[in-house]
Amino acid sequence: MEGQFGWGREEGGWRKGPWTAQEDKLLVEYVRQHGEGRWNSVAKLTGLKRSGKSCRLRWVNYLRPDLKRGKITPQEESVILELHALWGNRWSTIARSLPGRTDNEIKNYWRTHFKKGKPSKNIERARARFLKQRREMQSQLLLQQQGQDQQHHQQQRQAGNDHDDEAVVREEASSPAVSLAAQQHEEDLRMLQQDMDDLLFQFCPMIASCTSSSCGLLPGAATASASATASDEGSSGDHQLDGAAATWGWGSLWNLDDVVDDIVDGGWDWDTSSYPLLQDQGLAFY
DNA sequence: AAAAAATTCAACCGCTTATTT
DNA sequence: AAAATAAGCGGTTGAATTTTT
Repeated sequence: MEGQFGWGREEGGWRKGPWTAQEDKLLVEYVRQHGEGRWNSVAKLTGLKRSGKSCRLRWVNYLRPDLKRGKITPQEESVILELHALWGNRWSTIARSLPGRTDNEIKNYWRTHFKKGKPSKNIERARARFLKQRREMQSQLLLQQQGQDQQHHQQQRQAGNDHDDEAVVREEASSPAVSLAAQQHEEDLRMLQQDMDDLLFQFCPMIASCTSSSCGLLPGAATASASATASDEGSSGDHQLDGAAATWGWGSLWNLDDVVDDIVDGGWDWDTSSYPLLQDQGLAFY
């Protein structure tokens, strides 16, 4: 519970490192009595061995009662992405549009999820997983329909049907009689695939753009999908304050691991009712 | 099963901006 | 008016935790 070893020491009179529950209590009590601010007097009045700076930080980023705990929702994530595209690393500015979230939190979130280097890896993994899932669904459908067909045309051995597209192609080549049914299959598959792509695109444009037939329409998509390896550095520029959106590569967006899993599992639990503020007051452009 | 690698995030630092004296 | 103090910001760090091998 209490990890105050090696790194919970005093230095120059001030305690540093992780806060203990007791310290938190003191600080909370102080704020209750004196309000926010005047952080340097916390130590004087409460005996807490923390610098004003440390106290402020603790309050602002952790103890403030209006903080929203828990994971960043997909909606919040997209706000972060949009605003970051717009404003660059102005975390506190971005945070003003996300009630209950701190600049630190947003900064951490963005860095861990979207900073170059890492995301491409995530995206690759997510995409691989998604494609696999889709392939499974397809071959499942294929099997199912082939089963039906066998009632009509007896002549169809199971040969290579655990592999989707291949099977379709082969069938098509075999005989005119079969070809009609095969075309039907293909059409179904295409529609299924389209449905899934649409679904995916609705929730997460980035991976969709890398996965579906529309691949390549968006700038950076090609980079993301092509080079499984290191940094898609080039396309994403460096996010200065300037023109903002201009140098923002799609290649470094979206944490799709979760997204994909959740979509496949049948919808994530993004409980919109918990975040009613977001739409209305959240996105205030100045 | 255990060791290594990766990820997360609370808290730090130095710098800038705002407020007070 | 200017010096001093406080608040605020963004980048960075590293212990704890989680994931991968």
